[in-house]
Amino acid sequence: MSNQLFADVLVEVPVFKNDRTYQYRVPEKLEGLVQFGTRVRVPFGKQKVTGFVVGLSARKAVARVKEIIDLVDESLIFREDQLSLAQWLAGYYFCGTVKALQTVVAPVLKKTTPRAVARLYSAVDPVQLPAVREQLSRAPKKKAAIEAALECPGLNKRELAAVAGVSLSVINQLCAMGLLKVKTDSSMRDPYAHYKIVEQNPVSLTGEQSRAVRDVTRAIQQGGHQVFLLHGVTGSGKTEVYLRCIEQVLRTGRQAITLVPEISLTPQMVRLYKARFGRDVAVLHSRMSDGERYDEWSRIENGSAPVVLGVRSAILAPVPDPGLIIIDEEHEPSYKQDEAPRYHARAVALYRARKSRGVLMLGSATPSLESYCRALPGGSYKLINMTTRINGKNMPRVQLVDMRREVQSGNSGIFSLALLQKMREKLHNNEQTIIFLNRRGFKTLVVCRECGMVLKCPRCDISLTYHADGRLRCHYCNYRVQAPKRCPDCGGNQLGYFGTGTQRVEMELAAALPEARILRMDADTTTRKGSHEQILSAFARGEADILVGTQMVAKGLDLPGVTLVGVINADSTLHMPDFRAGERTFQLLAQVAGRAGRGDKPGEVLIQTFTPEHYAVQAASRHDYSAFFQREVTVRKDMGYPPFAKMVRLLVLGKDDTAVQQAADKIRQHLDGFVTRLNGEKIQIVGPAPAPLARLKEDYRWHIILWSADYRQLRLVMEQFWQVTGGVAPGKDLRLSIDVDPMHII
DNA sequence: GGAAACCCTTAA
DNA sequence: TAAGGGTTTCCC
Repeated sequence: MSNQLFADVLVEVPVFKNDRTYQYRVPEKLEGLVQFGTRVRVPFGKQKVTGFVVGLSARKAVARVKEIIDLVDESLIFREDQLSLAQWLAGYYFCGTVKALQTVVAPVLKKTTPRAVARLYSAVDPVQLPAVREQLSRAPKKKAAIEAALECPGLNKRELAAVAGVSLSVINQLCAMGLLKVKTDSSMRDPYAHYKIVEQNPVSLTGEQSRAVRDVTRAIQQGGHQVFLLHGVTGSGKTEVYLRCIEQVLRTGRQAITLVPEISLTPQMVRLYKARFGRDVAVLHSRMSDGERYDEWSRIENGSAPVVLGVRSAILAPVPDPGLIIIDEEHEPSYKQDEAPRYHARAVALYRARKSRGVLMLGSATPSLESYCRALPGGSYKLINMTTRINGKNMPRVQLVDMRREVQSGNSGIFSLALLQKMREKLHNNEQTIIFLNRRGFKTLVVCRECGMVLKCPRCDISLTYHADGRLRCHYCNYRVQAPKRCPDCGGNQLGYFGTGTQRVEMELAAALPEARILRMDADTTTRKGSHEQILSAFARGEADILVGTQMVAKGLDLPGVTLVGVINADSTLHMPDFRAGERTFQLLAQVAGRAGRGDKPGEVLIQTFTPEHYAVQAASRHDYSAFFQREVTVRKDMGYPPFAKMVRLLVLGKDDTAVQQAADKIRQHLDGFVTRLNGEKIQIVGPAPAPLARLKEDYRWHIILWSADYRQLRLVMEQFWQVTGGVAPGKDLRLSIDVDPMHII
């Protein structure tokens, strides 16, 4: 009897509790074919499922072993380093290994088959042509089709039928007659085939830029692991620094990954990389087809595309030996995936860079507190500052408009008199305005319109939100109080609600300035592919005077015609029930402020707010990161919030409110048990409390938040929890989501 | 994800 | 005590 072979298989059943391998016998017919990294079909209970082969052995580990039925794909699906990456993701973010592996190799699993495309060519050679024309003289449709095939070879059947103006059956008949031949091409899809590679004149660098390039280059040449935080004001030329550093790493024979936020991966961005690196660039973004993504993926894998440019998931790309990873706008929350595995691209980048002994460069004008803290003296990152703009222009002037005074003087509308006045002025001068508002505000927030006071939880420093039962509630710890009739601070009785949508702003704007041409850009008007670019380019062409929109107007195109940016309500993000609200507000306002005055004329920014004295608003108005950082860091330290603590959020979801709440209570009890058993008294646990978005898509949502300055203790508790519960919610029709290092708590 | 096993209730 | 339903446990 020949030596038998057994395979360890990670079975693809979407249940956390099966986070382990099962052993199957490799049948004779599949010997040599079933290897590490292949996908197989196996019997599992009464059903047949697919699974990943993650190990092979000659020894049987269990008494009853079933046989592998078949191979699913002919080629390998993953390599060893990809499995380790998946295992790291699963361990760090508490998600199933299978789920993590599926995420890591998603483009391969979703690849569209076949990659070969059937194309039609005329089988008629020039010598026979007159004879064939004669033969088809009484078949005009067929004749037209042949002529079309001669003129445009390489179309598929449907395309040829359309070009010739005949039906599909005519084409089929010609194929049967042997006058048309089908050839299969396996050419790669190249979504950017029409892009031209333009050799640019090398731009000369500013002193700050060349210093940055020099520092990073040195680290690349030394070949060790090193992290840089590139803190550069908007317009300081970070992208050129990236490109130069990538050139350097390519010279060492290694590869580079650049991550940009979804909204920044515009055609211009791609063009910039293509112009410098041509076919060496592989682009990965979420709007490309599965087939396109797969093609880029395999070009990365086989080494023909050493430069990767993409969004969050590009950090999982199968780059053989990443020598440099760049994360642009590293503070952007879109780097966090909001479904399992809830990974942060920056954390994954850190893992990969460390593992491959590569350089990681984080770039931002408004770095996250996490990153900036690590870049302080004595931290593990190296800070590089770029403080001047390459065009030498000053940052736009920012004016704060105190909305409390507007209310006092009898204006309770959306727009302050100052903003209206300015908009009229711009309209008159044929200059453009952007009106920015953040729709992510909650209507339930209660603010005193006279003094700007917002009620906060005495325990959490988090804004309280108003509920239909007339009470205010903290969405971290579930603290509740009766809502006051008057402002507890100034005694005023003008307590107001918040949350103004883009549509309402558009309407009121149309009423106030009937002669203005207005464009609106938000999630509702940009559902179609490319509509985002369409609206922006229409605005850039001057087809409207005012653009009203949410965050998406804060980024994207340079709009030189814009000389005024108005922010409707800075407070709507500032008082979100989230410990990062101040940071988000500062980042958004700083970002928006950078939009105005990109052209020749200087720009102006008007920010309306009920709390002009708040440090986040103040610092943003002066373009002063350092002032903001100093204040914010003290708040975080005092409350023991990240980056001074590690945080985990557990969210229970389900259709039945009481069931969800009971499950959350049960989880809390579990956690308390683990904490006492492990002596983890340094761990804070709050909740269960209803999440700020207490009901979403029919689901009720309750959450529990854990945090601790002692990462190891928190980890032990969570590992214990994962082991005992398997990460599933106690109770039927309930779901549990575990979010490690959450970006927001809504 | 789905079948089988287990567990508890209920009604004659 | 068997049937019924709901829930938990396995699946190499």
